Amino acid sequence: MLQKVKQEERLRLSCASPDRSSDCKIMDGKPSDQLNKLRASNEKLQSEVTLQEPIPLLSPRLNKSQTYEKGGTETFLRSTDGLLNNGSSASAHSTSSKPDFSILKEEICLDNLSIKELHETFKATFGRETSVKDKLWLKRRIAMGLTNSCDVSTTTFIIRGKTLVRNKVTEENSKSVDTTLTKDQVVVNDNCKDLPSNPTNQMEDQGVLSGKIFGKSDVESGYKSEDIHMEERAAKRVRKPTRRYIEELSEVESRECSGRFLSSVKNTGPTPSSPKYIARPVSNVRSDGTVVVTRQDSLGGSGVLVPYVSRVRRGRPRKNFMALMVISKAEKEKQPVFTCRSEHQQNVELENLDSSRGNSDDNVVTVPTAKGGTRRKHHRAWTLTEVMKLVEGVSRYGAGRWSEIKRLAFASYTYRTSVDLKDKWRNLLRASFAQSPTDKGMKNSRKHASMPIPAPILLRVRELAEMHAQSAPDLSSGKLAGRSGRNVNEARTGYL
DNA sequence: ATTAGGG
DNA sequence: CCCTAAT
Repeated sequence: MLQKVKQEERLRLSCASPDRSSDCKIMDGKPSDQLNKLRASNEKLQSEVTLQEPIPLLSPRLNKSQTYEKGGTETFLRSTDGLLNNGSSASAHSTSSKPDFSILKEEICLDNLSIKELHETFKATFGRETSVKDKLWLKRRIAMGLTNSCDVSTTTFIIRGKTLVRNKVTEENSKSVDTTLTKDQVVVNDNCKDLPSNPTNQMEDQGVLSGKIFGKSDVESGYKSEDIHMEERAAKRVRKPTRRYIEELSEVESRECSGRFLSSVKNTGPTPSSPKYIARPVSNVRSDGTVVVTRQDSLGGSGVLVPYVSRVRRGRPRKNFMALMVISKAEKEKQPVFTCRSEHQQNVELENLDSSRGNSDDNVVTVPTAKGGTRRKHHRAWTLTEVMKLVEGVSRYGAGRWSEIKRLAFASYTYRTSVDLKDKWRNLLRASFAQSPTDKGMKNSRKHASMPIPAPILLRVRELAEMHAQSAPDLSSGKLAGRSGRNVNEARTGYL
């Protein structure tokens, strides 16, 4: 009962959530021919995309939500009218609509960055280094990367001249945009040649064309409203003190001392020189991806040598990995015999592409589990594009719908489980809130620690976080909650 | 099977 | 990341 209500609420929220982005109405004033063309193509693309990626646009869900709470969602709907209107709901406001929207353009000047900084940004964007010294090139690339990855939904960036422009919709100040925008605007088409990212999701990217708007409709900041980060969310899910994990660990420890038969399986052999040590290689084989068996593969007739990294251990070892170890050993020996290509090939392909863009190494570090055995901690650095996809996904489906996001936005990334997404999001939140108040926190100590996430993204994260913080707990509090304004336009001291 | 949280 | 508890 209650759950149902909850679900409906979520549904509503997700539908209402911003950015059904009607593309080109950016240029309120005078739509040029160019613009129209653009719009046309864009629409076409969108409809195509819709086929494979259900967008609530016309779905009953939207209607439902509309009737669900009439007055309540008004603000939301208003923010999404535009082109949307012709599709679904009433054309209440005729299409001649006055410039309801305007652009609050914020320029992210890549120009101001030094080459070194550009390099860092580049690395974060594409996950790989570059040796190019050409500033212009770098800027272009980065801009492209950013735009590209945002694409599908609600991109917030467009390229204009040489700078990256971030468009933002605001309802309050409807100042017109300079029409020159149309002229200089370079619409970035997704299929950016050799963009290393997005290995397989061309379909997804097809729907690109920037121009879209992420309409976070800030409403009139009527209420000052308190800050969200105050209360750490009233009711967290209560947890009974975990036990199994602890038990397991302690068990391991004790086992280590006694050095029983199990230890051999677990390859934690207390004495590396002991005969039991043979168990060791089993785990190692997989760990150092370089030693892996390779086989000839007539892939595309090129006869490439593909690492025979069976997909077997792609996923982390679940529960009893001791058992799995044995199994995987068996599988390794067995695999080369029968080669089921099709699927396997795909995976390989994927992995190749994947690794080619930066983390060439299968960052599967074996972490000596303190006392226990060795556990693989495969660490895949999150690339900027991934982060952006994540942010994107959250903005569309809402935080918490990790499986959804996983399925739709991360379809092509075989790793990155929904849990990973969740974790990353948590980190992003932390970062977005912690870093902005005062950046003096971490000095220059860690230069290459990890590429700082570009400010705009953190900003978005914060926005989304706030949205959720204020809309989730509400439910019983009634609808009056005039979405506390709080213009999130704080000057960004960011990097970009 | 998915999600939230702790470590 | 990994792991568990809760749903």
